[in-house]
Amino acid sequence: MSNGSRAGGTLMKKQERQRYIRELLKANNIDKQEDFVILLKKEGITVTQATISRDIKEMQLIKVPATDGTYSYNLPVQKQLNTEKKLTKTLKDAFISTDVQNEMCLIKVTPGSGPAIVSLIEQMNYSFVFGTLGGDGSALIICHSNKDALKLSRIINEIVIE
Amino acid sequence: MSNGSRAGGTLMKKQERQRYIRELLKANNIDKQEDFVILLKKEGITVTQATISRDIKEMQLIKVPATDGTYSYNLPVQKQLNTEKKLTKTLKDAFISTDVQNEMCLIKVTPGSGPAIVSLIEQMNYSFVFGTLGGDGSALIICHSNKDALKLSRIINEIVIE
DNA sequence: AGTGAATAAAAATTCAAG
DNA sequence: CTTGAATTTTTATTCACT
Repeated sequence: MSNGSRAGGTLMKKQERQRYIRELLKANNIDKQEDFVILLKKEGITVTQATISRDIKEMQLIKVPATDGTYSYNLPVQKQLNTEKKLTKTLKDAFISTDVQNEMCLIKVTPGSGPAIVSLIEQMNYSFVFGTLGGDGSALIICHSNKDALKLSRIINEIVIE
Repeated sequence: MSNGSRAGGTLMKKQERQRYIRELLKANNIDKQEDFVILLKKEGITVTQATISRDIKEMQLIKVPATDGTYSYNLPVQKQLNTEKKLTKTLKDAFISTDVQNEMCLIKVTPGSGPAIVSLIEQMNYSFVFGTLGGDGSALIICHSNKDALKLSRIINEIVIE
């Protein structure tokens, strides 16, 4: 708990902000980074455009020219395809089991694979995922609801058997 | 032949440039619009960044943040998905037959549907398509080679029966 | 580590003009 | 309608700080 790289430190703020960004993307038509700054302020999160630029880079969001002549930031379908492949491969390799309790889905994997799984699931930008926690031999995925957690569990199991 | 909106006028230049842009995308890792300006100059096409910006908007290219921390312009997979759906629908509705001669593929369709088909095929950004010509009841697709034309013909027919 | 303020760099648009 | 030059706007990065 003494340095910044641990969960629960200032790090959490970024993760939470990026979660909001993901939500905002779906609801609004955002055509510039300042819009994120403004919308986040309404949620009580104060950041500058510089931070948003970094978030966008990290989340690999893309600015898409729409048919109607406007621009809008979007989730990266492109990237998604690659990520899904990696997730599939990693899961097939390391998967042991899933467990669901309330809104949480615990994915048990072979030792050492937890962080990789968590990272990939983060990258998938599943709308129903609220947060993640990576252990050594497990990945705890916190969803919005029990229904969502079951959904994720189903998805994971389908990936493994596919 | 008196105004700028007709094929064969100055319009052709834009179309050709955008064709080059599509090619450049695949070959190079382009992270800024100036790169297009420079690469196009090597092809003998002189334009400014302003024009590239407009092309990018029109072609709906996206700037993708890569995993390695760089950016690169890409073809829009996202858009592609929608376009493919429209193409499928339109073809199923209007398709009559395909004919291949040399590097050309002639798609015969019901009267009035030619331009729509051409527009959709343009939007598909098929790498093997060199140019298009839309008639009333037909779409002439010029590919790079006879093999490519046959490939397109196969694709079109597969779409129709799918 | 993550961030903001300032700045540099890149991209979009405006304003002629062909 | 298409473009370039100039400009504005937006976005990325640098630098300092924590």
